[in-house]
Amino acid sequence: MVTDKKVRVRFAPSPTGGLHLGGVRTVLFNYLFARHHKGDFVLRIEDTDQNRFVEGAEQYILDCLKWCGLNPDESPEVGGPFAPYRQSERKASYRQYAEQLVKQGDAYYAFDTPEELDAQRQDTPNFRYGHENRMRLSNSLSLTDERLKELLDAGTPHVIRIKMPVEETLHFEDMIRGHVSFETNLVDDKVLLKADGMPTYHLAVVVDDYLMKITHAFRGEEWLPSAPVHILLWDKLGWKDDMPAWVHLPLILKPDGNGKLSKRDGDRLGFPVYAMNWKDPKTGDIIRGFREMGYLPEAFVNMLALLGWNDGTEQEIFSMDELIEKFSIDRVSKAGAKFDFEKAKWFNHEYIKKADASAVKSEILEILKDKNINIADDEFLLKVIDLIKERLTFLQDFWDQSSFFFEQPKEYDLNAVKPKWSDAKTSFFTDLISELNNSGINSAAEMEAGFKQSAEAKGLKTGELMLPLRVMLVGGKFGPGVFDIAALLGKEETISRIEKALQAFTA
RNA sequence: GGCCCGUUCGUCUAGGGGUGAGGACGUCAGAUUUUCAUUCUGGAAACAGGGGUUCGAUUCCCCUACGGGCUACCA
Repeated sequence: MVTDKKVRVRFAPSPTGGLHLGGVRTVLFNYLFARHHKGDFVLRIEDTDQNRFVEGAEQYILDCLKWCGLNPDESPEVGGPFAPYRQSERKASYRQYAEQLVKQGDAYYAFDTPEELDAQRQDTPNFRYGHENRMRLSNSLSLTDERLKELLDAGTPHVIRIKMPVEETLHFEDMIRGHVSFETNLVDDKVLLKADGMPTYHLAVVVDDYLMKITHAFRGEEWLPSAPVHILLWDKLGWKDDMPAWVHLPLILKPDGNGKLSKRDGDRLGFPVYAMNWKDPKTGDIIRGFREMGYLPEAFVNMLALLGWNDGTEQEIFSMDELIEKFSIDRVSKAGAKFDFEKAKWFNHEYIKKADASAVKSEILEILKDKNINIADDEFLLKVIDLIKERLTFLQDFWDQSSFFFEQPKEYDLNAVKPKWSDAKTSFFTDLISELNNSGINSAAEMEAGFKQSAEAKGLKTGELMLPLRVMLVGGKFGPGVFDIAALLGKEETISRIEKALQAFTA
């Protein structure tokens, strides 16, 4: 299905809020397909719905794509040969195509107000603005020529609707679903041009895809029912030969219960559904994003790519380059996928584990800054990161796992120590202080050897001393190897902590 | 209601006319870690149901059930 034409795909978000998982995955598949075929990836903005347009949302979407590493070749930001890329700035071009269709008899003017139509829907069960009703409604098909001219001359607000044929079957091929067909009788006469002169999605997507020479149209499965409208438009506008291949992606579903994943589910179930934090300018509410939760973009992208696609092998960890190399529409599944936060966490864990300490340093620095910790010693920080990273699911876990490297424990888990405390232990640690004072700490291994030696000399079990040492250094029963911690903390700090804790233990 | 799409372990999925139906997440049990996490080993766990076609169907076809989507001057 990939022809000799150069592949060109587009992602067309509407700036109405945050960018959710389904949206990012649609961009991702667009992007992977384009890159795989060395084609173009263009970003077109559908911003013609003034009622839902949200200030700042366009920039937010651009930022999300940047974070994910899915930068478009053409967009409102970077420009391109088919500029402008905002639907609102292309307004003038849509009307002529709608008028052309009216002239051809494939569309018509309709004067019914939204209120009148609401009333119709109330009164008539299964009301449809289609062949069975259009002649008794107010439009250029049903009105007399005089009346029509009168209304038009008076500047009466009106829309342009497509005229669906009667008794025809529309067929098309979807690259994921195969053959799909619809009865035209059962499809509405959709509005193409609104009363305010703006196009609806139906008109805009067809006109822009044609003008921008799009070869493959990726979108969510929720668009499948309106595909017949678009197919008919491509046909009636005389562009059938240039119609893109259709790719309707399976939906991302709620983890529990049923239905499409929505932003509400994130709050309810405690995980993000947006790529990055989205602050609603109207309400001021902030909806958490994967980035702020401590996701690595590579992990986020990898996780999303595997939601509905796989390469047929048992590999699950893919870099962006591997995804580009291996992506193929044939291997996209048909059924919707429930989002599984546990698995999403696993991906992030895997990526943090193998991340270079220096690669996540700046994020970690941010986290520390929030805790009023400023790190002068880069090398120290990198060592801490290397020691801690395999214990992290999110970057944000870093503080919980490592705070004791940056400040002394505020409290001790005395229950773990006190019941078994003895004078012998007091003297052991008192001696340890002077030993450390003399020899310093050259390495974790060396300190461990010395520690064990003196324990043995005093007839004490190493095991009974390591836990107290741990509590002295970190405050509780957790963290990496004690001697690793001590070695990183250094002689002065280790001694100071032992001294301080000893007082608490013997009090 | 109407139309469209879908259905393999709890979840994401591989597979495909004859398989011990494979992997991953999660879960359970053991081992390692004299802490906790990691890691390792092992276990439990699935072809929605009914009809065909066939020597044989989880795989192909039909029906049913279930799930989802759409049904706006929103995308």
